[in-house]
Amino acid sequence: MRIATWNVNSVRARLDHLRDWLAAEQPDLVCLQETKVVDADFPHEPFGEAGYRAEISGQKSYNGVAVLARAGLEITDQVRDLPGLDDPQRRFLAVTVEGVRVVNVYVPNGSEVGSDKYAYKLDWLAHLTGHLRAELAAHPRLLLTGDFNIAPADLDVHDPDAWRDKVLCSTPERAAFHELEALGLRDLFRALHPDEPGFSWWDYRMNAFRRDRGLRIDLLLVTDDLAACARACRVDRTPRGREKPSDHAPVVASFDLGG
DNA sequence: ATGGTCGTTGGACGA
Repeated sequence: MRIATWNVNSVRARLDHLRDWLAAEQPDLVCLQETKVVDADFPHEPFGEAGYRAEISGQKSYNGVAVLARAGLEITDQVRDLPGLDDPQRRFLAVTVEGVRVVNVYVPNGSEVGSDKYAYKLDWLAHLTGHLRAELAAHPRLLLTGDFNIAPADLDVHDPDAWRDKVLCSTPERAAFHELEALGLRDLFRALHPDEPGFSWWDYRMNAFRRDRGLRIDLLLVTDDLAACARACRVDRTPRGREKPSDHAPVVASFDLGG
């Protein structure tokens, strides 16, 4: 089973990229973030033609998450809001597939350290951690994936000194990430590639992609049970190099789920 | 240099 995460920065603006990438990679499941569309306007038809069905939790203009599942895969137990948090922002979508609980998140960006949005980000992460503590008791195979808007360590940052204590890299954000790891979740790309930066996001400005001035903020965290099934995890930079790309690259993990 | 470039909008705002 191959599962991907991709912040597409508008699912409608990225339809051609998504179609081409699905045809080339044929993943089983794709967790999307920043779909930026209300559910009534989600483009189900092109994904159906591509052989995928979409579970969605969207809103107008901002945020929005979706899970694309290869036709024939049974999806159950959909949850479209982060339980326990009264939040109009669409940032959470959980499904179960092939015995794996998949939790797709678009963690708040946080804007600036010390801002209201930053406080919201830390609060949102605290609620996510609390929810997952209960989920993990019920699901030995759990995958938490999405755009975390946190670069966990300096290796995940092109210029750690320039980013020191800035949003995406600040100590409280990294501490919130370590709280997720403390639940028993492992950062799969980092576990398989201890020395590779693995950037997944590059700012649109200043030719950041061409200069490889990126951050690794799009992550897959897995339980030990699922980590034992993991065979590979890679960042696919191909779509980021195309015309009119998302500012994020997809990250793909392969699992041998066995029985 | 406190900038830049996108997407959604139809002027800013968010990232």
